[in-house]
Amino acid sequence: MGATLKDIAEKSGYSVTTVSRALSGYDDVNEQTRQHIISVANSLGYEPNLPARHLRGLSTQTIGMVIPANDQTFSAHDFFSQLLTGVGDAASRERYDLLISTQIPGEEEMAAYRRMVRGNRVDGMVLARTRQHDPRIAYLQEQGHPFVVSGRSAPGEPNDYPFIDVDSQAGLRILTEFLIELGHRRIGLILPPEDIAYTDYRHNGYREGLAHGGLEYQADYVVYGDLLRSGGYRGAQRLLDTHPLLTAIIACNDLMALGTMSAIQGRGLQVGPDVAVAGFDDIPAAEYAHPALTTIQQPIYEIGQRLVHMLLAIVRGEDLPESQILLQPKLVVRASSGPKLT
Amino acid sequence: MGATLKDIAEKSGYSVTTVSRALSGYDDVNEQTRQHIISVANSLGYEPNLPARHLRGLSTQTIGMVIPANDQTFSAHDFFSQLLTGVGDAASRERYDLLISTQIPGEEEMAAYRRMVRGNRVDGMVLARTRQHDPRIAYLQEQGHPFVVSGRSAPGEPNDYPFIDVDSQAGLRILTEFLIELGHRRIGLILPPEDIAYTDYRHNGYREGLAHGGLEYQADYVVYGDLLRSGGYRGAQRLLDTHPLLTAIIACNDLMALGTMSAIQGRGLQVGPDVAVAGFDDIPAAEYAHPALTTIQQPIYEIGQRLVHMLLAIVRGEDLPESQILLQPKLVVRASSGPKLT
DNA sequence: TTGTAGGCGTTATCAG
DNA sequence: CTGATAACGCCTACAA
Repeated sequence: MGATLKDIAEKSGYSVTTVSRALSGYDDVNEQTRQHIISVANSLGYEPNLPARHLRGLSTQTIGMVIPANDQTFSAHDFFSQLLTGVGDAASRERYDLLISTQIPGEEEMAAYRRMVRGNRVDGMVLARTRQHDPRIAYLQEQGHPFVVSGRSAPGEPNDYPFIDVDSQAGLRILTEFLIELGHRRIGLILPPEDIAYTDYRHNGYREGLAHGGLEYQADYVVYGDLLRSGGYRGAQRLLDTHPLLTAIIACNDLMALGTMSAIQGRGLQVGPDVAVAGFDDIPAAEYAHPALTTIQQPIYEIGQRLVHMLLAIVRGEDLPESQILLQPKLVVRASSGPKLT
Repeated sequence: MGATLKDIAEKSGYSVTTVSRALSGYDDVNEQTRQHIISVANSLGYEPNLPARHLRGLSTQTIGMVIPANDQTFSAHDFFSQLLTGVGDAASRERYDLLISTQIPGEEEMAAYRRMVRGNRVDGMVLARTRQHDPRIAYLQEQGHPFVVSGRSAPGEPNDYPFIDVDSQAGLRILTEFLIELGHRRIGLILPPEDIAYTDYRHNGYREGLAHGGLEYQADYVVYGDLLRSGGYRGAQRLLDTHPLLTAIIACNDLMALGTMSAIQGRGLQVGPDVAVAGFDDIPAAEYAHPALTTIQQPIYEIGQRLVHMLLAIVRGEDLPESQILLQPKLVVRASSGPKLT
């Protein structure tokens, strides 16, 4: 099918070695020879066989990423879409491609990592949405394979790898204090699943915010959701069923916040005046939501780009000035948090 | 680094050949031998070297896709995000991975295709957003490489390849007729760039709708945009500057419709009552927009899934019952198209 | 400046 | 049932 070095060698009358060197830009090839070989290569539409190169252990010019599968609710991918776009754009500028495997967390997911790493298909990996005792991180460390992470480990676990994270503990503290300043006294919280690494940070931030505002922490104001719209919807229903006097609900990501808004509106209440809602992430839909969503902004796209730069520096053996980056979150106030209570 | 067949052979005392066959599940290996070999392989954490397999010309279990780069406006990727998610989810179920290259259309883009196809990195390709005289299609046909397309060729060009498309000519006709029934007589249109394959279909649909409603086509009610929010914004400004009496604007995708809404609102006008707006695609943001966007629904996620099934059937040499699928569009009426004019 | 030879890890062919 | 051997396409000492 595709022309090989051998084909070019035969047609040009040179050896495979010379052809290889001419095409790879070595300077120990006669310029005339090189020109001739290049023109023959072009006429044959030569394109190097990448697997053959990779077999030799050369760079794959590919970054690997495994993202959570989610067949029913694809808008759930908002976070990953943005991260992926940031990663893809930055990679492209460095002439890197992306190898993506969509997997449900679990055994198959680890197999996907093994295929990429041990299978020699990528130079490095980007992982996201760290979990507690994340087996993926353990695996990559054990393999000594280059990787970078969006999000650090859960509190108390070691962070001995390069990452970029947003200080979401501060984020939740800011959000909680903001709502208290608006006059709220009963604030519900919808957390991510317990095994997500940042769940405890956000939980702690909420506690700190309450303490700072002089409010007591109430364990039954807190429920767990699945990070999807539907999880926010169910979480809000549960909270409002048991605590109809809640005046505000914080959801730990925007998707769940949107679900929370639906639940509130479904009860004939107004988001904002009746129940304030806030989220986390500032995905594009947050701005378009009705009412627009008050949230904590994470520069997801930029994080994706910076992760690529970090990863490629590691792959190339360059020094990383900063290998563990903690960004400060930014509060974005929109209509969903409602007016100051009087 | 990773254990190879050779390592297993040495440790188990069998030959590389036998190890290979034992691991690949051939039935001409003594069951005891196989068990022994498998346990040694596991103890060594063996993972097959994929490049080596690919070099032998075996399946890569990978689908390739090149998507347009877009560093500034990542939400522009809404269409591609959904398509990608559909493709990724379906691929995953077939144990396929995705090789993604983000590229600006042009010379580098074709190079990305060549790297994937001639470089033997993928079993087949999915392409999207067909252009006029699309060089990518010409290339893949010439190479005889399996591929499927989201979107057919521009009117008048041959469609001699497998695709799934929505009949967007009908879509624009429906949209135009709907606005005319609401009482609109001056309807602006923001088209995609001229080189996009579906531009003429949508343009024609608009003309048909006008004719059906007894209105005359006015060339200066029509402008071109770039498929991004900003393009819709600029297009609407241009239309409203020159024709302030327009009562409705159709944008040929939802992103441009969102930009159109901003432009209208920026002039202190109300979307709906003052100027009706309609889009095309029904991306998630359409539903959350304020006001919510009237649009033509395309089942982008499902199209992604079906494309994978078609592609893999082709790769496997199976018969395709349908290789050219034209879906009928569906009008989704929301608030942005406003009330019936009296 | 150019060519020869060997090997990356795998699988297919052919013998034993 | 098992094992040598060759080959996929490329790169890189080493030789000439």
